Amino acid sequence: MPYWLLKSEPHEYSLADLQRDRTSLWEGVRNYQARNYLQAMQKGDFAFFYHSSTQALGIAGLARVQHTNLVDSSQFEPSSPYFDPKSTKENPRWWTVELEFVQAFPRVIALDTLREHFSSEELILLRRGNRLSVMPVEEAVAKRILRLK
DNA sequence: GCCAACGTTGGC
DNA sequence: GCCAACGTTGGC
Repeated sequence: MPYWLLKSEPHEYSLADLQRDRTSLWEGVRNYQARNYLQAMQKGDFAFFYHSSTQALGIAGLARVQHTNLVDSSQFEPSSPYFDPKSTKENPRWWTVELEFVQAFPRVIALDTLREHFSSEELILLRRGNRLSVMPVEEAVAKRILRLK
């Protein structure tokens, strides 16, 4: 079962927001590599929910992929910050998945803690200059992350 | 707010 | 298809 890591700025959308909403569409990914990973997601996959651009940097909890390969409708919406004028309904560029809340960890697994336990080879998140908002996590690494919670 | 890293754009 | 300019990301 593949695992993923998703980055979100909690002041935009936090794990607590997902807990409140129960499910959410993961809209607004506008990077082709991240999009390709989104398209590779399968129903039932787990996703670590990482909080970026905040004081408590780290993995806040777990979500699960509930629906896959959905068209990201925000690309067609001129008033949306995610509007893409080059995208058409006949040939959409951007896709999304629906996530389901699974759990909030008792404590956020801090970025520093992740650095202590994993190499940048093991965790794409830790790679220098990494800006991907969607990335795969090897199952063995995922199991070790879960033990840190 | 700084700035390194890196993706995208567009002129040529 | 090259590459300079520019914009964005995200930790610090």
